[in-house]
Amino acid sequence: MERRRRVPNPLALAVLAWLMWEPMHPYELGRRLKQTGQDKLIRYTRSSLYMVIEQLARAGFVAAQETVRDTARPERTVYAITDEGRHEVLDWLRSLLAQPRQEHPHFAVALSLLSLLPPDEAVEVLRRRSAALAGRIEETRTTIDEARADGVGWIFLVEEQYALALLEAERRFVTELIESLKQPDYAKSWQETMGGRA
Amino acid sequence: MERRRRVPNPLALAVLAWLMWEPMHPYELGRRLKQTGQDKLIRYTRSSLYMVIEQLARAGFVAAQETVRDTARPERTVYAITDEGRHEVLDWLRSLLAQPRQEHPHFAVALSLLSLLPPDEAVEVLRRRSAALAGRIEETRTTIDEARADGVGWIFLVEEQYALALLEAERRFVTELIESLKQPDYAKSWQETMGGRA
DNA sequence: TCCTGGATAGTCAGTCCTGACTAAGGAGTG
DNA sequence: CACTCCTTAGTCAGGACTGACTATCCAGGA
Repeated sequence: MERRRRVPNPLALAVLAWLMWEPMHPYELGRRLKQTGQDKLIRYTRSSLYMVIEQLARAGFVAAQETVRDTARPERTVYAITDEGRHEVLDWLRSLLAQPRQEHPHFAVALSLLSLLPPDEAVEVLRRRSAALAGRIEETRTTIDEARADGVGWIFLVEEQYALALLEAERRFVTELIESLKQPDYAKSWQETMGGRA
Repeated sequence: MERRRRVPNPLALAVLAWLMWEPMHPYELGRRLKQTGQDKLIRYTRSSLYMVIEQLARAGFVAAQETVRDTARPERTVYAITDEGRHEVLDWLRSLLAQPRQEHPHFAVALSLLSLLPPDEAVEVLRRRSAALAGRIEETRTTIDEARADGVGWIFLVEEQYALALLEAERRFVTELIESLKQPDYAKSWQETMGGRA
């Protein structure tokens, strides 16, 4: 089985990957993450970026290289990846790709509690979701098309392509679900079992 | 926009939902979560269950009802949901269903770094993923069929149905991706750009 | 009878993470 | 020139979360 990573935060993976290219200071890393859209793939704040880099340094995956103060700005510490860090990225990456792990989408939890809502209300909120999903799908398609037009190689767009595939699958699912909820026998059985709640 | 929840942990939602039925002590809640498979939808440990209930109590969504010691076991505190808590579950549930939020699958991050691996290795790890996904799909189908055979209503299986839809979409995506990676021009362009790395 | 392992039930130290803050430079605007 | 807002860059207190631990009961085997 997969042994626990010393710095399990996915942000750490992205940081290590960027440091494979060249040493950088934390803020610069944040900028790269934003420019490449990876900030949308990973949930983090600027402070957690500093925290994670500290953890990586303690784990020996990166090392503080120098503290510079070129402008009158606060001094910046430049970090470089170590050999151990290089090994960690590749090992981690392989394991993430090879083994699907149990993901925990918030929506799944909400679905498991769907029976708490009256059928007509359930239909209504899911219609709103469906519309929002359509918007996201459109956005993602645009992002991909624009990047392709700018000459970005398809390999750097796989994660968008993946997001698109999931969004489309979810939209199909929600559409079917709405149809099921609209069946009159569902409304009836809901009344019978859930009629008496607060 | 969505205001931040006072106890944003998704475990809190499930806890509140169960307490809608009847008052319970934390360990019992854990048992129900496991029995209904919700433990696979939410990442948590037993200690976080106690922590979250404490937070809910501080937020006024639940209230300690009594501390019983029927067996010679450690004493158990029974919690009941409050009116504020009842409101919170429904409000939260509606918002989770209506608004797709940016989910952060680990796999997406890994995909965005796929170019770090040599093409043949990428193909190999993704083949392993594809096989694992096939297994998961099979398992999920079995779970659904068995529950249906036991007379469980479809509404209590929607989350499994959703998981299945996502797994199938992911498998299609991975299959196509493997084909793209096998194209000789990808191997060539990878050599050119990534040939010189550690 | 003793021993082991598993289920029941909960606690806690220490690490992680977030939200809110500090501070300085530059760009635009009247 | 004064004012405001955005970007750059980083810190920090305090709350949240995890892994490891404690302790009891019961069933079954040797």
